[in-house]
Amino acid sequence: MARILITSAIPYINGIKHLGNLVGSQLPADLFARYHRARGDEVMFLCATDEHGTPAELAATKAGQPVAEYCAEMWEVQDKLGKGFGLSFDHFGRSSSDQNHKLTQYFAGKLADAGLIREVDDQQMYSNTDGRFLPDRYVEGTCPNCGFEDARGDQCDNCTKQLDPVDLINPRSTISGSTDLEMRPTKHLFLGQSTMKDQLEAWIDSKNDWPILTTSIAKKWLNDGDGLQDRGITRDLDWGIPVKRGDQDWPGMEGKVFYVWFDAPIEYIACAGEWAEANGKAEADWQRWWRTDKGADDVRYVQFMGKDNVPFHTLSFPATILGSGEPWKLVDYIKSFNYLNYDGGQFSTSRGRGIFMDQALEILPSDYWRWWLLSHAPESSDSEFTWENFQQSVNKDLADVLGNFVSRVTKFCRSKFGETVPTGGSYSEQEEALIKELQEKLQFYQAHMEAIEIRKSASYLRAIWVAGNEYLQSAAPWAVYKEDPERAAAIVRFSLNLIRLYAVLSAPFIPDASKSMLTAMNADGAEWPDTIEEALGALEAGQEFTVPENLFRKITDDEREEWQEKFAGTRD
RNA sequence: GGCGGUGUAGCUCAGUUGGUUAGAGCAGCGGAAUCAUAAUCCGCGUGUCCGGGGUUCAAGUCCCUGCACCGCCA
Repeated sequence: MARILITSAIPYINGIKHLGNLVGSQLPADLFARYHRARGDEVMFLCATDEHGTPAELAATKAGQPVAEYCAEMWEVQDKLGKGFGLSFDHFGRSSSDQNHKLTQYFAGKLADAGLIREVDDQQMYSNTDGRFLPDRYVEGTCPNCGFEDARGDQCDNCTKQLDPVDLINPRSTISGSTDLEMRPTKHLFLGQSTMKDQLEAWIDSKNDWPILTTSIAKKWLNDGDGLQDRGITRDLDWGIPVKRGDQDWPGMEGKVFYVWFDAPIEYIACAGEWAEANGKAEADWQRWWRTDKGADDVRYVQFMGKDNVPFHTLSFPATILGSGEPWKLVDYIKSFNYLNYDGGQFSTSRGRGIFMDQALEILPSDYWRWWLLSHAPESSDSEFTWENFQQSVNKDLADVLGNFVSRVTKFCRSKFGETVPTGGSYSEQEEALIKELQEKLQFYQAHMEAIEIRKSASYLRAIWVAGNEYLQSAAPWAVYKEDPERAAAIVRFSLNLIRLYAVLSAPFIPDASKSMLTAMNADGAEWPDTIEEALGALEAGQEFTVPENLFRKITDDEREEWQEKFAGTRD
């Protein structure tokens, strides 16, 4: 029995995520977690909300709430939506947790002890009206080069010249519009990633089984331009984890917090601490997942994320771990995803373009989305959501191929033999052939699941469903019944067992439908098969079952058109 | 402007270290069957593998170049 630690990139707190976000990390991570649990492995699956930083503060202000209150509410919303999609986290934590505060400060202390943190003096725009320092992108003004009036502090969108906020003519705060700004001296901590470049590169080089997308992004950051740069890990904000060196104050850093990208990955670890606390576990219970000196040496750690998160997970976070000089668990495999586009363009939060998690669940159950998203996961390149494709895939794969199989078998049985697994008759070479075929397909399905080849896994699962229809069509119990009811009984008994098998094998993709199938077959708790032959003998003659409601309904053309229009968003 | 990605059948996509007549699912066309959510099953694919050069006995697969789309960065 293997031990597998799984983390999904943690979604930012300000608002509801769209389906592109979902398929880029949480959903495939859930698939992997469910699969390994089903295989009997010990799994720890963690995710959390990423709560710090300026966007959270601004969103809270806009909502007219204190930021802590806003985050708490949004956490509830995201937690509920995650459950709605069947995301089976062992714990859904918060980067603002007490555990993360302590652990982030602890890591900073260790990094400082190791000489990897230096203090840098800087000047930054301060808004007297807002009572805060303004990050570059929150200052706007007139471009000194081209006269464009809405140039940002970091760059002029009109002439593309790189700017410094101090260069702007008539600078103003984008938060309040105030022009009462001044440059103030400030001081920040930088993490000495550059001195760890060789160590990080050697580590990346040792990972020759990682997706090309993952390693190529890491290599680019390691070697592009002047190579890996030191990174500021503090900010002049109120909302965040106060800068401390372990549990000691950090002279000169009063009133500052750690940069969100420093504390967010540490939350992966802290989240396990939250899990322990929430479940009445001891410290050792979570440390055996994260400390190689305390039992985590046999853990395989797999991370899931969108490609925009790769640099932080291949370089910054490992720099934190390695730099600490302590035996924390490093990631073993990083599964990264490209982007899912929406109907010829990007999903856009600001323009309301595309489908968001709450809206998706309002119009269809989660299994429909899970199936489409996972079977079209953007693994090798950006992929595309279109309503036509969604409608066709759901109707064909779920309703026609799987759903109708369950329907035709159970209803035929009910009409000829009643709601009991029929007795009598014997199996023939037809059943033997199918067993052999399914055994083969199962091997491929499992191999792809283990390799986290999601689309390929989905296509093998689908092929397993199709094989059932092929069998039924050629065995034709409705025709056989007229001459040889005993033989028809055997075919139906075998087919009912196929339903049970499909439920088990499909559970990682479509857990709710899987549960309905198992309940209908009176087989709750059925386990992953050792062999197909054995699994197809699990339901015995005489056992009762029920004919379930149709597992999946079809999406009509009218609905498709309605939704297409509804989610098109407002273009500018 | 720099860097990276993508460009394969109507659609969504596979194509391992270059090697026989380029594949899958869907859609489409024809047929079988009638248990079932008009569902299922069988059969049918010559598509300048974006264009142009080049390397090679051999390139969708490597190199150069042009074009298009996308993303990141400055």
